[in-house]
Amino acid sequence: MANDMRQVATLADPTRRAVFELIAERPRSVAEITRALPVTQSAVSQHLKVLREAQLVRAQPKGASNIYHIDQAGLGQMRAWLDRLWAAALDEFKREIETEGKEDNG
Amino acid sequence: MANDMRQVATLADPTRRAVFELIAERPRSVAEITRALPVTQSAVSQHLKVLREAQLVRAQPKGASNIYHIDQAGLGQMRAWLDRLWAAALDEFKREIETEGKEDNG
DNA sequence: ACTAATGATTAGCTATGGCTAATGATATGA
DNA sequence: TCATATCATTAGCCATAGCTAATCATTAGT
Repeated sequence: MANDMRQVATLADPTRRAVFELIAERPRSVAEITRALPVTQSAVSQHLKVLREAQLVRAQPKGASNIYHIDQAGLGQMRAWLDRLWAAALDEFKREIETEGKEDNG
Repeated sequence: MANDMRQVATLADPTRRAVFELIAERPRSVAEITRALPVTQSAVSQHLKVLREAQLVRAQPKGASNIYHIDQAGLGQMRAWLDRLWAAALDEFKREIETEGKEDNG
């Protein structure tokens, strides 16, 4: 599993994460996103391309604008991956609690 | 929210993600992790340092070894962050479905 | 047709980050 | 104490990635 998980890598950059979170709040145009961030429109477009390739966002043309939406595909994959790790962590935690009294270290 | 979220950035690198996933499977020593990966022990230790700083793993000394465990703190933070995005995505999806018939585009 | 606005793409710069090799520090065993 | 094993840290190298500036393409409005 998780051979790829490029979604996680994609959301590593703070600016790109900010772009994604803005879109998550509500669908937005490129111009709108650019106005909200301290980088150029070029940078935003480049981030959007990466987010698109990771299936984290989708573009929906609207006149001269491009409205970006969250894409559930990539977000769902990422969530599934994280859930597996989370479950494993819980298991491990349980196991530790259970064997807490039986230790013979020290 | 999500001012920081360095967990996500931390798990961006494939090797580091592999290290983390090995530990998630079960607690392991540095040597064990190194044997499982095509990088040097030095690289592994460096990755572990970053994972520690992001509160994604904890070290538990055991003789000359260091056994690494998952740390729920960072993983939990990351999960909470992702859950918020997920919820937002679901909302958006619902809204799109609801307005599907009422479109006047075209 | 002209102008303005949106957004994608490219070239080029720079900083960052992951890697190896080398070394240091600590614990174990004979 | 000497040799061995585990792990951390540092220096230095190199590839990658994000950024700006510049340009191109498309749409809207007049």
